Amino acid sequence: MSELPKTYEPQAIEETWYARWLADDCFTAHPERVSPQRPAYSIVIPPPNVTGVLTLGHVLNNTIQDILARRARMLGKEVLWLPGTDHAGIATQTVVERTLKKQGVIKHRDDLGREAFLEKVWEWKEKHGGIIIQQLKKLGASCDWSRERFTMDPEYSACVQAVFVDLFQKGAIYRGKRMVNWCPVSRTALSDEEVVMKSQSGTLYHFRVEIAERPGTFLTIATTRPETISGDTGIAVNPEDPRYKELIGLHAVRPLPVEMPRAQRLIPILGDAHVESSFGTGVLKVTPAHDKADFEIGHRHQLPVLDIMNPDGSMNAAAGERLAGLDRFEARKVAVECLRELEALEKEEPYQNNVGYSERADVPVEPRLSQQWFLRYPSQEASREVVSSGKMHFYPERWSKVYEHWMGNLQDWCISRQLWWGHRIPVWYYRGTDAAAARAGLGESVPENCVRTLEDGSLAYCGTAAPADTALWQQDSDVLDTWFSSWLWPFATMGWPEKNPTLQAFYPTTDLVTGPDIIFFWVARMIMAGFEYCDALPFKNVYFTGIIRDKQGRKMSKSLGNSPDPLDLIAKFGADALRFGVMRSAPIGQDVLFDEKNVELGRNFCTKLWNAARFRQMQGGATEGEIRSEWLSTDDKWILLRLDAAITEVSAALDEYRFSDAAQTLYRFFWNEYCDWYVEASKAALNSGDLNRRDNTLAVMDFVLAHSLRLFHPFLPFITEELWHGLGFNADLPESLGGRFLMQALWPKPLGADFHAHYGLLPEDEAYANARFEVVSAGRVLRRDFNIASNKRVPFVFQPASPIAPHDVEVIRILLNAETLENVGTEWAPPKGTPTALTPLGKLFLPLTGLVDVEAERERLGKEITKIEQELVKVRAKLSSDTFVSGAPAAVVEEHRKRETDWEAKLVEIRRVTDALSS
RNA sequence: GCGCGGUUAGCUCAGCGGUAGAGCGCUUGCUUCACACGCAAGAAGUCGCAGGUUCAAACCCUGCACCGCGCACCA
Repeated sequence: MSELPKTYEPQAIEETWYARWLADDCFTAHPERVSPQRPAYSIVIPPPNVTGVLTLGHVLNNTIQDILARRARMLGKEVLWLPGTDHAGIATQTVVERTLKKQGVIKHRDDLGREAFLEKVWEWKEKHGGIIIQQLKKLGASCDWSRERFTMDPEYSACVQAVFVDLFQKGAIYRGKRMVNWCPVSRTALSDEEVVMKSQSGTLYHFRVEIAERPGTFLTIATTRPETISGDTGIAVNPEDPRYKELIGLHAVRPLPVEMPRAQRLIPILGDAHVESSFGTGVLKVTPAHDKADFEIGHRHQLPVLDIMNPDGSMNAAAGERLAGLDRFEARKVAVECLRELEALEKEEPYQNNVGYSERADVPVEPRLSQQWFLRYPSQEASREVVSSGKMHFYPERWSKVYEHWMGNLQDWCISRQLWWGHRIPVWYYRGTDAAAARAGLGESVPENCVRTLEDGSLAYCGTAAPADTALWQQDSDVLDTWFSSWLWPFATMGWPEKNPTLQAFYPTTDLVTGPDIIFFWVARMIMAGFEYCDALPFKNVYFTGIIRDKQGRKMSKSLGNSPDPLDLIAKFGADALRFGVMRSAPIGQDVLFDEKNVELGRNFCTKLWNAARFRQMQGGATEGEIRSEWLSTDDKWILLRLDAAITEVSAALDEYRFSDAAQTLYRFFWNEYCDWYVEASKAALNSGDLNRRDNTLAVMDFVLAHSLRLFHPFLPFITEELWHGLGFNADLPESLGGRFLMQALWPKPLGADFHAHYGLLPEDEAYANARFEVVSAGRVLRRDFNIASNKRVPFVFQPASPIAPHDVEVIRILLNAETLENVGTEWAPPKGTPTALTPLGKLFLPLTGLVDVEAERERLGKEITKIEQELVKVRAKLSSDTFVSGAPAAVVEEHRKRETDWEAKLVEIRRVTDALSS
């Protein structure tokens, strides 16, 4: 056992242990070891963006997973924590494209072309892709790195393709021209989930249109988007609206584009129940190409669809010469200008409305009609049932409601993206004209349902490989939504569809840890994929973390610059400190307001742990000697009972995913109970010169420390491993059960009835120890009240109500830092004015020779009397109520009676002391 | 509009039917032979508001207010 250094230096220690764990393959899962005695435990990591960097959100999320994984190992389970990264289509493509533009390599990705651009993305991925994985290692994540996966790995891509083909064959995937959410910046369709509604302060423009059949008569329309007027192909009113219903069937003159002949600008006035008479003017302009609701109205009335925008959100020629080429927001101003010139603009009023934004690019999405691929979600019923029946459990429970609501309102999923980076859609379109020949050319072996005539009449082939005659078939240029690959993550990472040992041993996984913000994007979809392809739920429990916010409660974001770099925090405080600080302040189901002070607390705690171990080491003696029950002091028994309680509480908290409760309990136990009271009290035994007592105390300390290190290990893997070895606790353990690494040691079990019986641990030991600590506290208050500096040794006198063991008196003396603690009989009377404290075990005196201030003491006692009297008033008020005495349970009434007599006795005593002052 | 959280000490949060708790911050004393990233003592709260249930409410119920989030939306 080499001596521990004086200060804890996390950096070197963290690096060393992580390397040793890796060198010994401590994190590798072995499916062949799984058995009824050694059950499997598995988690798949929520794959971070391959080009991302570690955020505090990742720290929270992955620390929780690491705690679960490490504890599961200590519980004797075969653990697989499967790591990996996500290709994150739009995000990654955007980053690479932006960088290439910045470097002046390209102006647009078209300059490179698809193949060359993708090469650049792969280059980028090779260069930056490993960063976040390395950062997770710094955090101490015990992932099985031998099984690390990437969603664009060849095997993974094969899974994605196989699933697409299967769903195509089942008819769950279809292509159609639909209104989708279009991001003009990324120039791709988005799913509904990728659109966030934002409140906007805009303007409601009122403009008038003339009724063609009744010159000089006008209708007033309210709109927020005057730039789309050129795309209007109808005017709708509510068919019940008395103001307008007689106009139905007539025509209005659309004001824009101005240069267009009037005859071409006539659009029909129609009745549609969708129009609310009470809103605006009750007249709605219908723009089928640029509004989802309008598209439906247009569809009902066979209105033409007139697209007036380009994919990048600028106006096209159909918008008219004044608007063509302008960005949509610029065009809005010009359109208003045009209306004003035409004297058609009646008024502009400020207006609050909600606009859908592209979550990624943070610009308003444009509803746009385009050809896209859609998926009707599979296995919906099983997926809903598994959560509502409780077979799969959400923590906190309330998220299951959110899940249920979404599952009950499923809309088909737009899965195609107009990007290059991602899994290319495995569909080929026939270029020729002879459909029969095309079918024949595919060969006999191709299943009938792989070939389909689409809505637009084109012939499509769907398969995991291109048709042989590549000249006649052209692959769809789009890729799949990133989530269409990540929804397969729990099994595609384990080698599915092959039924290999890993998949068999570890699927379904045990726990999933993720943020509630991706409950629809990811969690729900994984559940459906799990049932569809593995016939089983993908995970049994889902733990939803809170969201990390800054001190002001704002979400962490790059643009606000309010997100500290976790690596800086690790460098400054250590990984254990970061883990502990974050865990202690992350209660279940609540968002976390991050404050560096929390990490500081973690660091301080590590230092405390370190020094407690140092203190033990400085005492020398045998490591983990035998505890002999006959030499146990009440303090020893007390700390063993507290340890037992801590084991039980921490285990229960972790079983229920109450991580911050577990951290709190550990903190309280180790700092307040072990260090503040036990270690201090044990100094009496260690310095007593009684070797039996001394050895026994050291044995108890080792017992408590060894158990504590195990309890702390999932939270603080590095420092505990270091101390485990530093204190030599590994020495007499089998190699695989803690002899080599603490991380392989067994999780502590509650001490149990036999242990209690053998060492004579009784509840009254705890009560007695607490009473002695009260004596000490009372003495310290006396010191304080009479301005005795805490380092100044003064004599105290103790007058116990009943005999007390000399050793226990010595403990009190040490804890009081008293010069002497004279133990006197009940006949002893203190000099007049001696400060006195009443304690559960007797009276404690602080004789202040020559310094007695009778008035000061009288005043001090007076305050105490007031306090006791207040308590008595409260308790007597209750007891004097008949309804209380007859209505409350007997035990409660009894407890109140005891409270009353206790206070009364104390009052009598303290009055006697007060009287003695002046006698 | 519907739903879900939250409102407890200056700050961040536990507690969720029977004597209001922690950490930080603050005040005071202490370089006491593990630790000043420490030790000791302390100040500090009509538990958002109003009703109700109960012998008893911070805790259960009902309304309201404010903060946050989600879903759905009327141009």
